[in-house]
Formats: sequence, C-alpha cells, structure tokens
Amino acid sequence: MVASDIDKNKEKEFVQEITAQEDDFSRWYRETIQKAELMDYSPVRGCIVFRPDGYEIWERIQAGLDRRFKETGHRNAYFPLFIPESFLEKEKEHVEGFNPELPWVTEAGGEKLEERLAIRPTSETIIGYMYSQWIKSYRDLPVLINQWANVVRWEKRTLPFLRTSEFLWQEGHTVHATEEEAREETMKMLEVYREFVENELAIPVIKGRKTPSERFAGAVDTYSIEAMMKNGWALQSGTSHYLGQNFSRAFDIKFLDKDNVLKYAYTTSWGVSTRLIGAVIMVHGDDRGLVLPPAIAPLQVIFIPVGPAKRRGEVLARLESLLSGLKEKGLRVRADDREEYSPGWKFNEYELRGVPLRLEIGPRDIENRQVTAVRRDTGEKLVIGEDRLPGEVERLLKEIQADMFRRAKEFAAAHSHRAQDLEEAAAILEGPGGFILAGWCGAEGCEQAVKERTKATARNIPFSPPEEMPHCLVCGSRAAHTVWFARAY
RNA sequence: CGGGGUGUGGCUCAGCUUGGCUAGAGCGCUGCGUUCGGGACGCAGAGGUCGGAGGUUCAAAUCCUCUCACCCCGACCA
Repeated sequence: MVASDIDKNKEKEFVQEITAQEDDFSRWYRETIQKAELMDYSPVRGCIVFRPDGYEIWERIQAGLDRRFKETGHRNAYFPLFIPESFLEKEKEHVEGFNPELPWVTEAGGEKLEERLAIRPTSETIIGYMYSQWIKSYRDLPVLINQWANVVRWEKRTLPFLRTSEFLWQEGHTVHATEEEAREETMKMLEVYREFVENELAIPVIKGRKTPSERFAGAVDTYSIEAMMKNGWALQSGTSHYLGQNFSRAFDIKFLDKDNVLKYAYTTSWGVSTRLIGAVIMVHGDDRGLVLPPAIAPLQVIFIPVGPAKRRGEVLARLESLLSGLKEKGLRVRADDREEYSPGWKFNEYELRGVPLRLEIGPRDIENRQVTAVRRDTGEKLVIGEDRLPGEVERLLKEIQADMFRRAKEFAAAHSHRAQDLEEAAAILEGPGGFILAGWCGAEGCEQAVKERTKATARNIPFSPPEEMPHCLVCGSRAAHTVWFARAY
C-alpha cells in the first residue's frame, strides 16, 4: 500500500511555522489568519483588510444566509451610512449604549455641518424613521427587511474578525402588528442562525436569552447563539432582539389596526457579522493552521502532482483528466502543478490554508489506477480508485463536514461543567476552562460577582439546559435561572 | 481609556546596556542549473529614510521628548 511507506518515515515531523495553540492561543490565532492570508492589518487603527480568501469565506456565509432570509420572506434594502445625531437621541438607552463608540462627521465640503452625523453603529434609528413614513395600516405589515452593510464601532480593544472598528454584517429589521408575531420572528431568525452555523460552519451553538445586563441597548429581550472556541472561551455568534415598542414609540411607527385604533407597532432586529469567520477559525483550526468546513471553504480540494521530473508529463496528463471530472461535479478544486515548489512544501501550505481535502497523484498511483487522498481534519490518508474519484470526493467532503461538527460538539461537551458555587466555578475556569452551567438568582450583583471573581460572564440563559441548577452560585438562594457562564471574546 | 511590552529588508530576529568604520543573520524574493511521494540544493543577485517627528552631540538604530501602530492585562462591545 502506498500510504504505509510514507507513514513510516517522518509522520510527526511537520514544519512548525505557527505557534502551537496550547502554547499561546491568541498568538496562534494571529499567526494563522495572517499566514493563511485571510486578512492583513491596515494603516487605520483597528481596521483590517479582508484578503480574497477571508472575503470569500464571508461571501459564502452571505450566500448561505441570504438564501435563508429570502426563504423566510425577507427582502434586502440599503439605508444610509450616516445617521443624524438627533435620530440617535430619540431612544434613550440606545444613545447611552452606543455613544462612547461613535465616530462623527462634523465637517464636509469644507463647511461645518448644521447637525453632526454619526457613522452608523447599527441602523435601528434610521430604519425606524423610514418605517414610520412607510407604515400606515395593518395592511402594510409585517415589514421584513434585511440589510448587508458595514458598521463602525470605535472599540477600545480590537482583534481581527472578532472585534474591529469597522466590520461587515447583516442586520434584519422587521415590524409587526402584534407582540406575539414580533416575538415569533425573533425566535424564527435565531433558529435560522443556529441551523446555518451548525450545518454550514459546523459549529455547535447554545441558544438562549441574554441577561438584562448583556442586552442590546434599547431591546426588551436579546437572544443569542453562543459557541465555544478551542481555548474554552465563548463567542457570541449571532443575536436576535425583540425590541417591543421601544423603537416604534421613539420613531413614531404607528399603524391603524383592523379595529380602527392607531397603535404602535412591534419591531425586531437580528444580526451576524464577520465575527463568524473568527469563530470558524477558532473552533476548527489546529497547530498546522486553518481547518475549513467544506461547505464554506473557498477551495475544497487541492490536487497535487508528485514524482520525478521524467514522469511529470504523464502525471500531469492523468491529473488533468481526473480534474475535469471533479469540476463537472461542481466541486471547488484546483491543481497546483508549480514546479518551483516541492510536493512537501505544497502539503504544508494547503494545510495551513485549511483546504479540506488533498489529492495526490504520482507514478505509483497511475500504475495502480488510483489517487491518494488526505483529509485535512484528521490527517487520514486514503486511496481512491480512479473510476470512483468524483463520487468518493463528494462523499468525503460531506463526511468531513459532518465529522467536524461532531468533533466540535464533543469538544464543547467535554469542556462544559456544572458549578454549585463561585469557588467551584473559579477552580474550573482556572483549571480545565470552558463553559460553566450554574444557577443564578437573577440579581445583577450576583452576576457582577461572578465576573469579578472569575472573569467569566453570563453568556445566556439556555432554552434547553442539560439540567436545572437549583441554587444561585453566588448567594446560594433559590435560582431563578440556569445560566451558561464563560470567559468571552 | 488606564497598566505593561514591542517596533531594525517581505517574515523571525541580532546590534541599543557603554553613541563611532560600509547596519547584519536565517528564512523568503529574483535569475540559472540540478531536484521533486511531507517545507530540496548549488551558484549569482535584488532588497533597509532602523515606525514617525523633534532634540542632545563633531557623530544617533543606540541617549532624551513627543507621537503613531501592534501585542498582553483590565474597564466597554457583534
């Protein structure tokens, strides 16, 4: 068998180009995303450049979500980047929440502006204003609109993909006649996020409600999906807000109902951002670099010719014919026949870039009418008969996708713990780390105490906790909620 | 925004403490040749306003002041 004589040699001697996750996770992350050319730092503080591979991941996330938004009845629109100051002031909690991180345009065309303009941190206000113009009657409802946009929040501390001054996202804004319908929409979109993130990004998430202190500025209720990164930290990967009548009152979104009574509408908003790219990297990546789920990998298969120069023509001819069979299946596949790099160099390079499957073909393969395949996620080496290649590759990609999700799920389960009290929680976080399930009485002081003692915050109150925790981990009184706590990005 | 750290060819860094020749190394890059089943090798090259601005000095990568960016730790967040 072809694989065995290779395995014998230097199975473990892969080139060390990046810091091991265990040594310094944060450093591993920065080195990986830069070396894999997903991003680069820009001359502007806290802003990154999405390089083609990074941007393509985002494009695939966009495509997958956009399809789902359309299927649930939403349409896209686009609202202005600039928000008049007076708009932001209309919703009290909203201004207070965002004020510290707003960049302002105070001058344009060589003149000072009458009213300064904020660069949008989110678009509730300007969209709310437009909705107030458009909505007159219950017949105009519901309004189901989504916007793909960039937003700016002048964060104190930035981190590529996870928290940057400018980021790309999607924000859905809907208006409904009743609270019930608006709440239903909030839940529906949270479920769209869960389904997408789990099935396409292969990231298991926890659905739940945010505690009041973690709520979106101006929302009645905020719900989230939370994912566990490989260092045990949590990443809020999507949010859906039930805004009640807060914004409709602030922006005068009223409609005449069937009973001829003028009523304030109920609104929702929901979003995910380029932060999801960071989640993919930190959930699946390993010491050799990225590991991308086939569903969103810009390149799913890399095909590499091997063997001595005198056999090259023959090898390339065979590779070409097999390659076209793969392309016909719609697979994102490319051959790397550059002569200036050795096969070994290429193996490492595409592993760093996270390409899910590598195919190799050389004289020995040709003689046996086969192709050697190596899975990025497991490193497993397989031999595939030439005649079965396209179908087998398709099957393998599906299997890789499923296995990645399963392993991420197992990881999350293995790093989820229960804590009865603060000391137990602190011991877990300082030791193995991960998520902590604990009871909470509902008092903000107790939530704050957890943060001070352990640096972990309440991620959410899960809809379906593995079990109900009876006592508050801080004060010991009867728990009102069972909460997931974790250190978070 | 507070505390700490780092900025020297594309990358990783040495040189700075104690100012002094022409600023170095490895990797990468370019050309030619030999190689090619887990980051090949030889020869010949290219590439640096030492993050930026000011200052001290006969002389600054090196000392002083300011500033910017990035990283780590806190307070704020998708």
